[in-house]
Amino acid sequence: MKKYLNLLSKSEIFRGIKEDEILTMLNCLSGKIRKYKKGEYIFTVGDRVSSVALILEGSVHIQKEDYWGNLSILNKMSEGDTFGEAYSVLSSNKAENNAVAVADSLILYLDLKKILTVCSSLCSFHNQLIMNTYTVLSAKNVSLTQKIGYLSQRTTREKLFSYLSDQSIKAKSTSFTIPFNRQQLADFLAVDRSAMCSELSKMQKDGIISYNKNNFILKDI
Amino acid sequence: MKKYLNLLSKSEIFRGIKEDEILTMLNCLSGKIRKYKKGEYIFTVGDRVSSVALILEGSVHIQKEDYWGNLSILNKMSEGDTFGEAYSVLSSNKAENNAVAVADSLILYLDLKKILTVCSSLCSFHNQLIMNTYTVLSAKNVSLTQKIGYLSQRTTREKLFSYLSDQSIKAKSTSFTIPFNRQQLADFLAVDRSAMCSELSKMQKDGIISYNKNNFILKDI
DNA sequence: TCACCTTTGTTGTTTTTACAACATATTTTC
DNA sequence: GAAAATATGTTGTAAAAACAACAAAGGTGA
Repeated sequence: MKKYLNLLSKSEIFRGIKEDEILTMLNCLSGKIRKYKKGEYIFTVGDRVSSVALILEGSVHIQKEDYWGNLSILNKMSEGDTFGEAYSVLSSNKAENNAVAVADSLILYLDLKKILTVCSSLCSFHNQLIMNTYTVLSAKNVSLTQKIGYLSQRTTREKLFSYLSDQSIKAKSTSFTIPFNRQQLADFLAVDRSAMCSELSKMQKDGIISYNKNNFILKDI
Repeated sequence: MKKYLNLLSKSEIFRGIKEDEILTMLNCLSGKIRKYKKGEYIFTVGDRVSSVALILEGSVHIQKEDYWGNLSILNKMSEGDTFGEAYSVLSSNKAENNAVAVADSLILYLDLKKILTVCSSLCSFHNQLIMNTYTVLSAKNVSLTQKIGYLSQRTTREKLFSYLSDQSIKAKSTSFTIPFNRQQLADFLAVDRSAMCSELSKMQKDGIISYNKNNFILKDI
């Protein structure tokens, strides 16, 4: 476990808490670890989820597969990120989508109710932990809302442009790298990959953007 | 304030907390009240938001207006609901969308940091309040994710069908009432109103659904 | 390096949507 | 209860997307 203390101390959920404090807390929060192979499902729709999952190694996609097999990636998580926090406090704590390991992964499970309930021993950093946990969920909320912003655009070009604009703002530069390949980006924006590719070409021809692999540059208009 | 105690005790955020306890807490949480006229903006993009807003009277839409004037309704809130919780703990606590009163409204503001930080006097119900606040945000998270599910559908028919299916499941009946008029539903699903109307007609002709005003019935297929 | 596999890009066809313009209801207000 | 305002439904047309099928580029491993 000590191997991951550095990672944990850099994670959002343990931000501002010292490594030795984290170690104490882990017992208190009944932390358990499990391994997953690449491609393995961590939970699927309908599973009961009662803890927060924190990624120690690997990476995970939260995704939904519909009736007709269309896949949409709802979120892409990597080391230090948490997922599943939303379900564990709701009365019906059933997962509404799938979490799948996209690389061999190691997951730390923490009991969310214990996080949110101040313990009798009142660890000095418990307030910080509560605040952090809430902040993580808030940030997720904001990013879901952002995604809704992209999906609410009517045309593929508008979807692409609103997404790329945001990435550019995030990177504080007109030049930036996106964390998706073409198929993943198409799934994220809920459009057809080939149509998206050809739209990207057109946007480049029109001088709005230029790109090479996952590197994009927004042009002045 | 006492006038609203009944409403507050029924709200998600004060669930399980007795009316006299709530009254004590309100002082502790520095609750402030403000009135808004129908159509008035409660906050707009970029505004600094540092408290949770709870609707005592009226109703509020969280919405985004894009560059070209397209409106998308992100959420529709009514009495007892809260909004703005996500921004207030984030380091850049700037609103990323607009909150507008769609009826004359009365809003109670609560200091979120005070909610999440256990006070020195340690009110007995503070743990419950923390849990509730987290639950509210979680529920919002789940519903944003659901909306992403609808928006990720490719055709208007699929969007409508996935939304109506969920409403039906929620109502535990094939017959149910939706909380949107046509324009609002179109904005919510990010499609053109008239195109949506005609798609609804087609779906009715095809015997998939039937409807009258905001009442819908899903047909067996 | 060569065969194989994965990713990305291109093109044409069919389906669906946005948009506009208008008709018909329904609700509100005076 | 009539007029005005708002909401809903309909239709045709132009634009855009999905889909399919394939070409080209890039990576990977034997």
